[in-house]
Amino acid sequence: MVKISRKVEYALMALQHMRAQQPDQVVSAKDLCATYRVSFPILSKVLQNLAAAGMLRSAQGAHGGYRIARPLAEVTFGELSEAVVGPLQFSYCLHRDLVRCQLAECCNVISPVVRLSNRIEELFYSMSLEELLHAEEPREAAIRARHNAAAPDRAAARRKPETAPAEELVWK
Amino acid sequence: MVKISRKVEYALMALQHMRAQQPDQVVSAKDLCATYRVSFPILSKVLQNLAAAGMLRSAQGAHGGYRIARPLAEVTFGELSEAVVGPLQFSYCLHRDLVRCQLAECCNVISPVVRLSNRIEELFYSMSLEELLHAEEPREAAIRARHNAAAPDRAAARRKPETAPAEELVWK
DNA sequence: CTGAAATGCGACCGGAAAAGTCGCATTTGT
DNA sequence: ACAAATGCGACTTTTCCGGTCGCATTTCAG
Repeated sequence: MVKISRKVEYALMALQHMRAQQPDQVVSAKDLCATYRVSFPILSKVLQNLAAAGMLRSAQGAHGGYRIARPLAEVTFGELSEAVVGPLQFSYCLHRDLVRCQLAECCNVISPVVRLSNRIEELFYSMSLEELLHAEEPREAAIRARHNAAAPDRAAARRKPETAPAEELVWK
Repeated sequence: MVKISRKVEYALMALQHMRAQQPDQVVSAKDLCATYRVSFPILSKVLQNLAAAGMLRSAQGAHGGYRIARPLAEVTFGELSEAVVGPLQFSYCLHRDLVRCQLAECCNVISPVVRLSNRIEELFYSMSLEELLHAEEPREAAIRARHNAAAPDRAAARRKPETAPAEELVWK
């Protein structure tokens, strides 16, 4: 199954959060993982990856943290993906030295697979993070509000999953 | 990493092979796996999946095998993928009952992830297999010729991998 | 100067899903 | 009746991803 890595989702969560902050507000990994219930080490690693790729700017030391380094409209989903989970490799065929592909000699689908991979890669690099994150849903705004509030709204947190609205799953 | 399943590649190989046959020529799984050096049971299962999805028509019994049931121009890559590896699920968030997503309550990226998944799904369903497989490379033609010939060209099979031309990897 | 709070980084582990195997039933042509 | 093929389900193996741990480094505050 073709599946988006969880780390990529964590990265999106972090960026979505920071997007709604003041531009120069630094956010610590600890804060983020408390808000979104993600384990600290894993989120930490993701943030470090994003920083290493130049999407986030990190500040070490006390009161340190991360903030967005480049406008999200200029960063593509492809870049984010490569920053977090490594170079895009949609197929075993595509290892440049062919070392992993035992079928190379008999393979009759090299060019179709390359064509396919290129199409996906093209899609990934055509979507900016701004485009991806722009439309904030009401529920998501509520979660951020809860985080910002001194006394979090526990009632909302206890609400049953069936209140998760199906209409959020519609296209666009 | 977002990776195309190997079974999907096997399916493409089989279809690419049949595409070059006479329309009513049946091809047995045994033949295919001998030609392309794929293990029989796994290829067999893939072919059965394709047949169950209506892309191939199977004939049991002696001299049985498979042949293409629907014009490849009418079948999309999305259909093939779902036939072989199950329903498209690009994210853990997207299980319709949300049962697998622990983060559902705190998640601030549901709609971006849905948007992203829909874009990929849209791409998968916009590519016909004909479009994907149409341009046959010289090397692939040679392999089919070798298979069809009474006395296979062993020299070609022994050729070193470095003859795999880099120019096959160019876009489009 | 010292301690606390944060990032930076590498090694390691466990479990789930993918890939592959095995065995047998069923169908069908000769 | 037999051989050659698909149909199908259970099992095993392997790979990789998500997650953990531990420690070094940086920086601010008192």
